[in-house]
Order: sequence, then structure tokens, then C-alpha cells
Amino acid sequence: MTTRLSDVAARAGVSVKTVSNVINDYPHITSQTRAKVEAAIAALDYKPNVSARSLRKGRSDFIALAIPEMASPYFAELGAAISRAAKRRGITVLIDQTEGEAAAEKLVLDGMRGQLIDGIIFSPITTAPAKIGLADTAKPLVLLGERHPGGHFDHVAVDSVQASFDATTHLISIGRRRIAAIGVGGGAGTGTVRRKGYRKALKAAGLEHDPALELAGTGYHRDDGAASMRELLALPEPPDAVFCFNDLLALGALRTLADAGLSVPGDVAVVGFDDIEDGRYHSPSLTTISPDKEWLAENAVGVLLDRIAGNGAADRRDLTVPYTLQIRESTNG
Amino acid sequence: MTTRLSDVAARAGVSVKTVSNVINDYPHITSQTRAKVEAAIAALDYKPNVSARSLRKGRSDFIALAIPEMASPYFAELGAAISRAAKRRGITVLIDQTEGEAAAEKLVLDGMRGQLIDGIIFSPITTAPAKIGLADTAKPLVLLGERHPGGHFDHVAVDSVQASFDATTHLISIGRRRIAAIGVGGGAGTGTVRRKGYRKALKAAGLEHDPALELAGTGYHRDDGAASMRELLALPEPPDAVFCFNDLLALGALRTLADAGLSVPGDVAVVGFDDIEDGRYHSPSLTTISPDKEWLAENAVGVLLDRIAGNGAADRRDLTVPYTLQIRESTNG
DNA sequence: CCGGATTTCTACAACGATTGACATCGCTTG
DNA sequence: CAAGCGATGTCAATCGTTGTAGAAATCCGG
Repeated sequence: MTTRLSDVAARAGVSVKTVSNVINDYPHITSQTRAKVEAAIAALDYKPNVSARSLRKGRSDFIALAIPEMASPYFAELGAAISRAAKRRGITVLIDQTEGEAAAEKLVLDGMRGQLIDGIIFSPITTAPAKIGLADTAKPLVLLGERHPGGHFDHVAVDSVQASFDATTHLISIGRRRIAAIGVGGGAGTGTVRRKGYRKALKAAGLEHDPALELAGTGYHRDDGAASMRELLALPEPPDAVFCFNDLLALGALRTLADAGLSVPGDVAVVGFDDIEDGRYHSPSLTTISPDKEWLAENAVGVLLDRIAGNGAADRRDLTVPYTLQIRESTNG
Repeated sequence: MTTRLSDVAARAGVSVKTVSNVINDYPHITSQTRAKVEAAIAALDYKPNVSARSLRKGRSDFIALAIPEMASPYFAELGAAISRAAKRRGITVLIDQTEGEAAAEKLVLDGMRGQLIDGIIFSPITTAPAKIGLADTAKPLVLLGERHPGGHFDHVAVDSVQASFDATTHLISIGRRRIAAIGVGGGAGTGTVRRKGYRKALKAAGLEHDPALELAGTGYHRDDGAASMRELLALPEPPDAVFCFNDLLALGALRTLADAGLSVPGDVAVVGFDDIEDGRYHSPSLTTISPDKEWLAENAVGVLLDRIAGNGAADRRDLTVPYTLQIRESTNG
């Protein structure tokens, strides 16, 4: 049924070892033999058995990507980019939805799928920094998102403080003075870090920061953004701008503003973070921080594979993803 | 480094096979032995090696899901649902992005990842029906999307003709008479089938169908929808309603309408297909056909696992996914 | 206390690919 | 001509788990 190495060897008239040598690019092989073997491989449509290979070599060429949820556009786009980047290098990505459950995250961290995967790219949401720091993973791990101080893992992320500073400063530059922030309480550290940049920008512009304008919400989805925006509109003195810590929150906020009959950016300007496709097509289109997702994917995979290959004696890597501020209609009607 | 079965056996003072028996729920084991073994497993934090198990058993408990692109919201939501459904049964899903390339689809079909995966759920976009019919896959395969006549695979999908009929009839029922269709040329058969339902509804209502109102476009994304809508608006006699064959097309169309300063549904009513989250939050929110994705996921996985388990002598299964028409602002302002 | 049935457990051989130690064999080369 | 090298083959062991077959332990009625 299944073709195996010995079948190929038989057909090519060589030994099993030689076929294996061809496949694994052993240096000393005549082009003739190589050709014969490759012909046989093609003829029989031979595919090495991944299980057997991985069992013997201890390498599977599979990596895992653990994200909170793949139905969330940012993570979907990220997952797509990472899959592509990995495929380019002959690596397969296994996507793990943690659904923000600490249990699932822990499982991913130490379970590691029965030694199948060679390493993991982890975008935590629940797991506390300390826990991650302690986790003694057998396999290489690259961390996405906010940095966890004291962690000893490689790390790839945008400079959230600076990006948030830029986003807020942009709102100030178009004349807004009462600027709210939505999402200050969410994500593993994300809320805290982005708030830092937000406050810094207010301070730099000589604006007081009003605690009533900082909304935590319960999550990072459209409905959380919509709910937070409703709270803001209910204030005695509503804001004239909102910086939402991700695009989904912003889209939810826009919905609430539309329902309230307010004009964007006329009455309230809105900025998001992530640059997901929905935001580009929304009317009004969404001004947002746009991290270079291809760069992120490429480098996260690169760093992980370096580590797997054992070029890991080197220090912990800490890469900063380039980003731009995409100014669109929601601040520039 | 890695704990293996023999380590557990040594610690529990039994044979390797006995440990294996405990793990695999072999019937005849004393509760004493079982307890000892389980204690040892817990103490050593033993995790079976997936590769070895799969090599020996010929089963990996991995299935693949091949979709055109995971960054597309519908597929992202579907992938999330299928992953969850599989996880509930202890199965891991490997997601394959074919990016609509025939080559990639073929690869998925016969490559089958070196015998690792036990079966595949395939949502084709390029691969011609005939090809699929011929593909002699070694592993069980469940097909999503439009049915391919003559295929010998299990199949799970909504009744697109009926759903499209309903969508179009809804537009007629709110008084529209000049109803366009966007997406008639796309997807592996999708465009054709949905157009069928669309035309059927027009006919049932005694309306002529105008070929100028049927736009093929080049794809199924927002920009395709936006472009098609621009074409429609440029007509001497533009439509008063549009049925878009998926939600992304509809969202693109809405964007064009907003740019043109037209009101929805006042000037033009819009219906989509898929019920992705973006559509629910858009303003105006999008009327759409809402397939029960949980049902779809649950059943696609179920059928595939039945087949893998060998309960497959039975005839080809052909399941129809329940759907509802979600009436929202884009037709009911 | 025995013979046989049953339960509980163990030794051994696979699964398919890789790798290392050697053995060949045919050429080149000093 | 012997040594050296390149290109392949032989053989056996190994990765961790599980199916097969059978051994050992236990139980039963008589």
C-alpha cells in the first residue's frame, strides 16, 4: 500500500542506505545514482513517513503556534503569515487555540504535543509573566506580544509604548483634547503597556489625564469596544477622540458612534491598533497602528528555527517589529 | 531527558506493555496495578510520544483541514469551529492554506503529509470537480462547499440554491425589482449554484433576469465586491438591490455605496452570505444567509472520524447544513 | 487439592527511517 | 604497486509504542 524506502531502493536498483543518502543530501553521490534514485522516488510518488523520521531523528519539522483564537482577524492574519513563512522553509505549522484559558496555555507549554513539535511560537493572553518565566520548556519557544520582564525566551513584538504614543499624539495633532482610551485592562500586559504610551503622549502635550476616560472593558472584541464607547458617551463630558487598543475594539466603538448618530471624525475621532482588513474597508475607514505582520512572521519563524538548529548558545533575542501609523478617515474625514 | 514508557514501567515495577495497556484502556487490569501505573505516570509527567505511537498504530489522531486562506473571516471562523469540534474528540487539526493554488490543492490531496494525518476535510476552490472525483486518495476525505457531481466522497454543505433563492426572495419581498448579483463566477462551483437560486427566485416572482446585473468579478474579497459595485453604479439603470455571494463581497459593496453617498437600504438593499462577524457590526449591519457553522464543524468532523474508524462500508454521506436568513439593517433600515 | 478456565501480565517482534561501523570495488597517483 | 580516495553496499542498532502469543497467577467447582 504505502511505498517505503525499500521499495524505492528496489526500483532504483540501489541499497536503502543510498536512497536515504540521496534524500538527506549526503555529499558523495554520483549524479547518475542520484538521478536514478530521484526517478524512482518520482515514479513511486514516495513520501517519507513523517512519524518514522521524526521518531528516529528527533526532529519533525513541525512547529506550533499558540494563539488565543484564530477567528479573531488579527490572529487569523498573523497565523496565515506565519504559516506561509514556515512553509517557505519546509516547516509545517500547527495552530493551537488556547481560547484564553490558562489551562490550555499551560497544556501547550509543557505538553508540547507528545514531543512531535520542534518548537513553539506563543502569543499568551492569560498566562502571567511569572509563570511563563518559570515554565521550563523542553523545546525552544518564541514569545509574541508584550515583553515579560525577566523571561528568558526570545521575543518579537512592536514597541507598544512608542506606537501608542504616536497614535495618541496624532489625535492631539488634529486638535483633540479630551482623548479616551479603551482596553486599558486587557491582554497579558498589553493594556498596561499601551496605556503607558497613551499617558506619556498626553503628558508631553501638557494635557491632564482623566481616569474617567480610561476604560478597561472585559475583553478585546467588538462588543467590548461597543460597550465601552456607550459608557464614554454617557459621561457628563464625553470625549472628542478615542484610542482603542486594538482594531476590534475600535470597530465596536465606531458602531456605537454610528448608532448614536455621531459623526466620525467630526464629533469623535477614532484610532485603532493592528490594521486588520476590516478596518481598511469600514466606513469610515480606520486610522490605526499597522505592525508589519510579514516581518513579524518571518522573524518569529526565523528566530525559532535558529534556536531549534542549535544556534542558540547566543543571547536571548529581542526583536522589535516595524510599524507605521496609517491615517485614514476615522481621524481625517 | 524525555520520559518514556520504560521509565514509567521501571518506576511502577511492571512491564512496559502493562503501562501501555493502562494507557490504552485495555480491559483486564487490576485496579491496584492501574493505580500504581497511574501514580508513576503522574510522578514522571509522562506524555506518550506521538510519532512512535503513530508509526506503530498507523493512526495519529491528526486530521487536516485544507482551506483557501485562513485570513478570510469565513474560513477563520470555520477553522476555529472545526478545531474545537476535533479537540472535543481528542483530535488535532492541521490547517493547510492552499491559497487557491491548484498545485497546493493537489499536494494536499495526494501528499497527505507523509502519512501522518488520518484524514482530511477539504474545502476546494480551484480544483476542478473532475479532478477531485478522480483523485485516489489513500485517506478518507470529506468535502465542504458545493457538491461535485459524480464525486465519491462524503460531503457537507448548505443547500446553496435554496439559500440563494431565499435571499433573493427576501429582496423581492421588500419591494425591490432590479436586483443584481455579485460573485457569479467565483469559487469551485459556488458562483454557479448560487446564481441558480437567484435566477429561480426572480423567475418565481415573474421578474426578467438582466445579464448586465450579474457580475462575475475576479475573486471573493472585499475589493472584488467594491469593484463590482462600482460597475453596477455606472450602469445607465443601476440596481435597487444586490445579492452578494458572500459577506466579504457585500462589505466591499457597502463601502462603494457609502463612498457614492447612497443610502442602504434606502437606495440599494444588500444581502450577503456566510454571516461573518464583521457583517453583524458593520453599519448598516448586513442581512445575510447564516449557515450553522457549529453544526457544519461538528458533522464534518463526525463523518470524517466515522470513515476513519472504518464504519465506512456505508454509502457516501451527503449532509445539508441548516441555515437561517438573518435580516438586518442592510435590507431593513 | 486438582484440572481447567480465566484473568493478568510479560517477552518479543514489528512499524519505517536513519546512522554508524565496516567492507567492497574501481580508479587515481606518487 | 601499494596507498588513498570516492561511491556504494551490508549489517545491525535505534527511536518509543503496541499487537501477538504465550507464560504465570488466580479462581472455580468438584
